[in-house]
Amino acid sequence: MHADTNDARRQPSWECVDLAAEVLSLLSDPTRIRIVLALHHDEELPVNALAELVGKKPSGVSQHLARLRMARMVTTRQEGTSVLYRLTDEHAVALVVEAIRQAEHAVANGQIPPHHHTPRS
Amino acid sequence: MHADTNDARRQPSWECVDLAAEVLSLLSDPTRIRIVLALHHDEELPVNALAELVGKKPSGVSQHLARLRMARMVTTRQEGTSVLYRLTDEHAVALVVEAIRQAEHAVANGQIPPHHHTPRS
DNA sequence: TTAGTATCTGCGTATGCATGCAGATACTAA
DNA sequence: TTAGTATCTGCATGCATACGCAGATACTAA
Repeated sequence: MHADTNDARRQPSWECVDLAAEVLSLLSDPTRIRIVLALHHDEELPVNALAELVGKKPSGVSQHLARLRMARMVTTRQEGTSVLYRLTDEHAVALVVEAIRQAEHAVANGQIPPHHHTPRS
Repeated sequence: MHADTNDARRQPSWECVDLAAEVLSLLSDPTRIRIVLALHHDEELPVNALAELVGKKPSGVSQHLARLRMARMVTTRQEGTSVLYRLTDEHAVALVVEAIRQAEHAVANGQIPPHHHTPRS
């Protein structure tokens, strides 16, 4: 494969950093996180069911799914009028689970923003 | 015990999803990713050095560092006039590395648009 | 004084959400 | 069979908000 910039162990190329930022940005939305978690549980779901699960309008959920689809995080399968969405792999879930772990860790340590400076009178 | 929203679903509580979204949002910026990677490589760095490494103004880097500090992802140590920044743990790096892996995976599988607007093929 | 860092403000851009609408498909009645 | 209707999905628009960046300012330590 294209192993020209295979420096995942060292400092990854800055171009790859932008890609990673895009990936993290995709998963930085609560609605999309819920979509990923819902698909992790139910394997295959149409837009309507996902919209109800995450508590958003179907049209909005469709937009979110379009993004996840563009990033190859979900795949689709047509079934009548419905389009069943499914996770492409476990990478997205792994990322979300890691983020949740980090969030719980931060909460456990007390997430009070420590001001390094004298705040303000 | 207090019955959370974890009634029938084994998924993380929805409140935690918002926290995870904030964590991922923190890491969804290329500059902050570079900061995390730089600190992973050099262990301890002042604002000026980080600013030069990531190619941004020190004031902007300081703002990014303030965010990472609020999220307990970095800790500070004063040394003279400089403030040395250091990663709190490896969680942030793990998240970034996972994202980079996912990005490379997506690239290997096809195309991931740097910007989410496809030019009407 | 100088050097280093932190915070504030304005500007431009990006994002999420709700609304509305259009195309596609399934179903029912005659 | 055809005609009509309902449902589902996807796309475009407008609005409000958040974000990143650059510049200027304030504060601290040597």
